[in-house]
Order: sequence, then C-alpha cells, then structure tokens
Amino acid sequence: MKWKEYEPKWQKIWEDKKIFVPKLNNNKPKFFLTIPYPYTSGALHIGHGRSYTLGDIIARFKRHTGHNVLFPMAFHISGSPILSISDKLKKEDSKTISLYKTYLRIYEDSEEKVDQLIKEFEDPKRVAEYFAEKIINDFKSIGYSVDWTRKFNTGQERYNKFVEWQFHKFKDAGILVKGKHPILWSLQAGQPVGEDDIVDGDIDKVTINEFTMVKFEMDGEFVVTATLRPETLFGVTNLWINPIGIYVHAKVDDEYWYMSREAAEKLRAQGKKVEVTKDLRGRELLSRLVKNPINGERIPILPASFVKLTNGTGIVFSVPAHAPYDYQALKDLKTSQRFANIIPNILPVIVNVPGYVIPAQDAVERQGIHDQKDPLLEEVSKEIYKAEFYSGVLNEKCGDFAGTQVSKVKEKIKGWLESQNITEILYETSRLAVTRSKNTVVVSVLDDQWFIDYSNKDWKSKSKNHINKMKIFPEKYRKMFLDTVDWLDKRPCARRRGLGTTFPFDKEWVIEPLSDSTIYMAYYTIARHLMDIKTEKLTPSFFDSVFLGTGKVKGVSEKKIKEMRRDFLYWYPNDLRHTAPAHISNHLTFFIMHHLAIFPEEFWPKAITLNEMIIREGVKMSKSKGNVIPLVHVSNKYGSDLYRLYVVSSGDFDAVIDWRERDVLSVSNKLEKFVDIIEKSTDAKESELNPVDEWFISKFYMALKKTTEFMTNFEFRDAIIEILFKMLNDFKWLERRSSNPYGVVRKIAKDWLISLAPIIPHTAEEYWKKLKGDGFASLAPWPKIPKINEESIQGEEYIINVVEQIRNISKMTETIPCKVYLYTAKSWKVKALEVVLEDKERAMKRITEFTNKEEASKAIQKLIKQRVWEKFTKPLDEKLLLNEARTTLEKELNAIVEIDSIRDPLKKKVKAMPFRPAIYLE
RNA sequence: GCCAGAGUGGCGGAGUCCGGAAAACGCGUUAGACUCAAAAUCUAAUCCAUAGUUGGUACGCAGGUUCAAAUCCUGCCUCUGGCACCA
Repeated sequence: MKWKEYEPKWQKIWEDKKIFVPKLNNNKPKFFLTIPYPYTSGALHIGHGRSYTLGDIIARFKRHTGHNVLFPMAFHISGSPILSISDKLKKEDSKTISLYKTYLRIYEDSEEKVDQLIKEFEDPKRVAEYFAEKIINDFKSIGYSVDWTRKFNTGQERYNKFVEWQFHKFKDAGILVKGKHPILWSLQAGQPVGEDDIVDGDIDKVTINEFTMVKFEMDGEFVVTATLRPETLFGVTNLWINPIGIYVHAKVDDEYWYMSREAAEKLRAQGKKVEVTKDLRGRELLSRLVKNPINGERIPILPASFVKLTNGTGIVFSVPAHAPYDYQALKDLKTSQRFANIIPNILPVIVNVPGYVIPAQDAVERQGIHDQKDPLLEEVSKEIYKAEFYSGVLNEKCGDFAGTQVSKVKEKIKGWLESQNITEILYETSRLAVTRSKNTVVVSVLDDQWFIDYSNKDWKSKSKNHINKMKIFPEKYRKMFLDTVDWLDKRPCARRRGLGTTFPFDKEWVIEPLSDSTIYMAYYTIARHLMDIKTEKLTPSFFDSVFLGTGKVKGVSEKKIKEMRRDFLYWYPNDLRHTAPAHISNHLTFFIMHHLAIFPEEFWPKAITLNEMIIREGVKMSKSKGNVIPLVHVSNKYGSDLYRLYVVSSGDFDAVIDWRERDVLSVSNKLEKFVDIIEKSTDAKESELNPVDEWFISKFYMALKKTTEFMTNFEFRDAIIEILFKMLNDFKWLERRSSNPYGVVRKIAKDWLISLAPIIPHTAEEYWKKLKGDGFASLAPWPKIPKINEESIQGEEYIINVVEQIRNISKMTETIPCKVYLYTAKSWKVKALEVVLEDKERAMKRITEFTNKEEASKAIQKLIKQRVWEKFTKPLDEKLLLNEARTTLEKELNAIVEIDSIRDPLKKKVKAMPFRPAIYLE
C-alpha cells in the first residue's frame, strides 16, 4: 500500500499552500457545497465518513470542471447529549466512564492522559472542544478539501447571535407560536427526560399516546375511563373495573373523580389540581350505576381482571360488540350469580364492517378463545381495530355521525366530545418506563411551550413548489420531502435543558438543537469577518443588513458591512447539501423551509444529494456490538485513497454498503495494480503506436467520456468501473499484445490521473508531480476528449472475439488444436453487410442487387438478427487484421494459425460471415 | 399503526425512470501458470444443452396489459428505513 507513504505529505502541502481556501473570483462559476457539521460527542466512524467522502469527491470534481468551490465545515454541540455525558461523568456513572475511556484510547496512548481527560470532560465544553479537534485531524487524514478558515461551533456566542436573529425573523413572519405540549417527564425528579435517560430508551423507544378520558356521572361525581377509541362510546354497555385494584376518590379541579391511584399522579403531572380524599378498592364500586354522557343511559360497573391499573385511569368502558376483551369478559361473568341480573344482554353494534356481523364476537369465536386471560385477545383486538378503522362505517346508532367511515370521522368525534365537556385528554407513555435513576417516566404538559408552526398553508405550498424545482439525488427521495412537508405540524423549538442558544423571547428556554442548524450555511459565507467584530455588535439589524440588505447598523463600519454583504452575495445560495436520508424528515426539510421563510427566492437551496449508510461484514455497526471502525484508523490501516475508492466502488448513493475486509483487499489490489502501471509508465519511452495501442487509447477516451458524464450525474460507482476497473482489464490485454504497453499508458497517464483525482487525490497528486504536471493535480482542469478512433476499437474487438470463438469450440470438443484454420467471408456477403449497415430498414428491398437472391436474403436476415450495427460502423479488412494479429493468436492459442487456406475438410468456409470468420481446428 | 423504499446467480449488486437479446463490475468456487511453499499476480471456466456466432430455463408470489414485461398495472408475501423534542 504505497499510497500510505505519500498521503500525509500531500495533505500537508495542500494545507500549507491553502489551495482549498477559495477567493472571490468572478471569472469562474462558484460552487458552494455543505455537509451537516458533525456532532462532537465522540469519535466518528467510517459510516459517517462515507457522506463526507462523497461530498469531498463532489467538491473536488467541481474544481476540475472549472468551479470556484467553497467547502467549509463546523461543529455542532447543541442539545443534551454532550451535557448528559458530562453529568454522568460527574456522577461517576461506570458505564459512561468505560465508554469514554474506549473513545479516548482511540486517540490517546497513555492511560494517565485518558484519566485526566475523563476528569476534564466534566465540563461539557471540553468534550466538545476535544472531539472537534480530533475530527478535524480525522478529516484531514482522509484528504478532505475543506476550507477550515471558516470553522466554528454552535456554542460560540457569535453563532448564538446569529441564531437569535433567525428567531427574530421567525417571530416577524408569525410562525413562532406558544402553546401546550406533552413531554416525557420524570415523576420523582420533576424534570424532562430524554431518550438517553430512559432505561433501554434507545432499544425500545418510548412514545406519547393521547387517550381520551370519558367522565361517567354517578351521584354528582364522576367515574373516569380512558380509551383510544372514543368513537365507540355509542356502543357502551357497562364499565370495567379491577376489583382488587387500588383506586382513589379525588378532587380534580372542581369535580370529584374516581380513578386509579397511578392515574391521579399522572394527571397531577399533566397540570391538573388533584387532591386525593380517600383510597378504595375497585370492588367497592361494583354494581353501581353510572350515566352514559351521550345518551343518559344508566349502566353498571362490573369486575374484569384484564383491566390494568397502570394504563389510562384503571377504568375502561365496555363495548362488547367491538372490543374482544369486553366481549370475553362479559361472557366470563355470565356464570356469576352476583351480577346475573345486571349483566347487559344485548351487544349493540355501532360500526358496520364487511365480513363481520358482531365483530368482537365473530373474531373471538373464530379463534376459539375461552377466557379473558387468553393472550390471543391482544392479537384479535388489533385485527378488529384495523378492520373497523379502515373499512368500518358508523351506523344509525351514532347520531349525526351515522354513515361515515371510522378513519375519517374519528378526529371529529374526539373534538365534538371535548367541546361537549364529556371528555378530557390524558397523555400516556407507550410502555412502562423508568429512568436510569429508577424514577417513573410519565407525561407532563408544558403550557408555555414555543413552537415553530409548520402547519401554515402558504408556507407548505411554497415549500413543495420549491422542492419540485430542486435537484434531488437520488431522485426517489423527492417524495419523502414532499410527504414530510405535508405532515409537519407545530413543532416545539425550545427546551428546558441542553447546550445551545438561549431563546431570545424567554430566557428560561434553550433553542432546540435541530432548529439552530437550518440556515447556518449563510453564516459560513461571512464567518471569517465575524471573528474581528465584537459580539455585542451582532444585533438582529446587523444580520438584516448583511443578509437581507435592509437593517441599519450601529458600531460596525459601513465598509465592513459592504464586504460581508459582497461575500454573502457571491457565495449564496447553497448549491448543494449532501448528507444521509435519515435527515429528510427533519433537518433537511427544515433547512429548505427556513430558507423560504427568511430569504428571498434567489438564495433558496439548489440541490440535495443523499447517501445511505455503511454496515460491516453484513451487520450494522454499533457501539454495543463493538464492531465500529473509527475514522481515525482508516489512514493507518488502509490508507485514505483505498478507503475513498472502496466507498465509491462498492455501492451507489442509495445502496447500503458493506465493509467487508475481503472486498477491501480486492479493491486494494486493484489500486496497487493501477499505481504500479502508472509508476512504470513514468519511466517508459513513448514509441510509434500499433493498432492495438490505438485500441487502448481509444478505449480509454471512450471510458473517459462516459466517466465524465457519470461524475456529473453523481454516478460515481459507474464512473470508477469504467475508468478504473474496466481499463485495468483492458490493460491486461494490452500487456499481452503490445510491444510497449507502458509507453502507451504514458500517453494517457496524466488524463488517467486527473479522471481519478476526485476519488484518489493523493495518488493523483503524487504521480502528477512525477509526470511533471503543472501545479496541483487537485486543481488541474478535467481532461478533454480527443476524436476517438472507433475503427481501431472495432478491429481489436474483432480479434478478441475470434480468440473467444476458437476457445469455445476447443472447449466443446475437448480438443487442444495444434493448427487453427480461419476463413473470412466471401465478398458478396461483405456487400450484404454494407447494405444492412447503410439502412437496415431497406436492406431486404435491395436483394435484386445480388446474383444469388435466395442466399443473399438469408445472409441479410442473419445480419439483422445479429444487430451488426450496434458494434460496427463499416466492414473491416478482416484478412489484414487476422494477419497482423497472427503472432498474438498463435501465442494465445499455442497453435499454428492459417488464414483462408485452401485446406477445408469440414467445408467450413461457406459458413463464414462478416465479423464471424469460419473456424476449423485440427 | 402511518409513510417510504427494496426483493434479480453460491454472494454483493447492474439493468427498472423511458418495456425491446437479463446478470455489467466485483466477490467466491474450479482448473492451470508462476512459486520450495503460501499470498499476490496472470490465464481460463463458472444456469442447462450445443464444432461455435445457436436453442432452452430463470429476476419474491399470483394475476393482468402487450407482438414483447425484471421493467407498466392490480392484489399478496417478506425485509429495511423514517415517524417530531433523538442528534
């Protein structure tokens, strides 16, 4: 792996000569490329590297094609992860300590240094700084052509000022709103919890479900049930309570409610005033009658063991015709003496579903379920729910809602019930969850939450319009963007904890980490200037004047503002943003929509490209599996050019690629071979070209032509197959046929290097210098394609085909020939070929021009069937070609070759066709 | 559950947009060359049949449209990803 030797050298030279730090230049088109800045909580791995590598290849290719390229980078430190790392280290959480020790050992040799850093990491800023610095080195070691002079991190005050400006713009645009919002909350600690705080939160995600609480009146008080299917309220026959469960009687705001003890706690967390007046067992309420709030019907409270106290309010209403659990519980109760006379005996069907009469009963009977403890009930409930939701229609028992589909009317019914004061909302976690410090996770409702209101219709349609105009690659992701715009609603944009920018309109809040990273590409354009301006001068009107050309600025010279405005106008808009598809449903869509909300149209983003992830030996890389390859190991273990080449050659952007050592080795061998050929060619003398040499050069430029197109379209894999893998195969043939193969390569060596330079820049640079190329390979213009000699290609392919045919026959007959007879086609057949090549549609009409019309017609049909025009433009002088190639053929076949000999024992000569000589082996 | 994407040799995958000789490129396997030997490299073979440039079978399952379907349409099965406070 030679490249490992010269890679660091070139990285240093590039940096010293600042060749990737662009200056404003009006003689070239500009190209501004960004990739989301990395989050600096740990070491990056080869999967992250894939996106940055592909982005770098784009940047480099654009430089070759005459663009003035800006490719900057910065770091993200906002949000809770870095903060919680420091917290956990402070609390001496052993898991976190050992995880971070492993991270640090990637970079540090000495254990003392590791211990010292663990101590330092109790300050979150140190975590962020440390990894940012390491990531810069990692990126440099892969050869990324980044302009580092514009780097920053999202915790810096200057950047915070910029984000504040962004939020002022949102406020002006009226898309910043305030309201209630449910969040996951630690009951005992009284604070929000994130996924990383919850036990197994990363494996089994906890989400928030919205239950509807229905209040059933009983003597001026309420028995409160909870449900996910409020539309079934029309078919209620009774309530279910768990007889052995502990319930409470409590004053809730101004009413008295019965519910489980857990429910009381949850309600309190959700902002209700709850005073428990007494505890009671569920059985104490059995047989009592409550009033159905929608029709005044009096229904009994009955016992059921399936009712869970931790779920909802611990009391549910029973809809036996539609809920399998209810149906079964009722059936189980039939044997009970005590409730015999109050058990409802009709099952009111309120939803008509094709395929069912009484859905719950039908399903339970079909499955042969016998009691309410049967686990199959869970499955059956899902089946019924699905069937009713999609194909169910409410019937005449449902008042004004009769005749409508469940799926369409569900939300309406919910709203109606709420407006009638019959129901209230109860938020519930999707599963029971505890925090790492063993606190119960509940849902709390914040009532002063700030949102960005994406539901704005104009904004949505403007966004969709623009997305349709953008270049998105791979194209298949476009629909995902459009869908995201459709379902985006109000989204909380500030949080109670985490690093980042203080929310400008309420200092208790911090701007949420995805919302602070959507228009920062604009910040790059002026980042260098901002370094000499005092933070307090960076007011909203300062940014107005730089980015929008509107505000009046105090304390910053007009000249400076003008310079910044000029830089911004030069570089903006962002020509391309490259990242992973995982970001579509949030970051990338915000990126687009926020630009639309703040900037005029000429500054809206132009294009987005996306690439999938990397797995290793068939399995996902993850910390827990311990199979992660950190980016920092790449340059030592494989070398950067190999990594880059592997990333490109093993899959298109939208394919998940598999890092397999075996394949890496094979790509390494290819690269080695290429380096070897180029190396040898640097000393080779050029000589006069033979036909086979012409063939190779023509093939090269054909490949280059395709490659140029592939590179332009981001089809890097196809590009590398054409210009490297196929050319290496062709070189093998050249080596066998040509008297001076390396001299031939010498002729195209520089062009070959530049065509590969975006992908293997170090190798390109190294040999560019050896070949005495001008300046840097990284900045050299993309090679031009000369006129291609197609005949030389056709002639050589003809010979290759002849060899193949001879081998074929030899294999079939299992004979190794010592003499090979080749016969070329007769001249009238060559004429038939000409006729076909001139105009294949009219060929048969010219049959009259031949003496033997029947034979000619057969020959023409055969040629058409063979589609000769696809490979050849005109007849070849086959006899000449075969004679020229005779030595090669004899060497290849290890036999004597005779051309158009009179000896023809099997009468093969008559079978010869143009391009397909007849063959006889002896 | 909702939304999206994907199912092609022993394997990774081209080809699907826009229907027109499926399997490019790579891996693996087999044989040979070079080696004391191994690795690497090179040469050849790798769906079946065949003195050849030809015929047959095959692109998740079941249908449909068409002269022609991996490609378009309908239904089904399986897998993967995203789903909002996670960066």
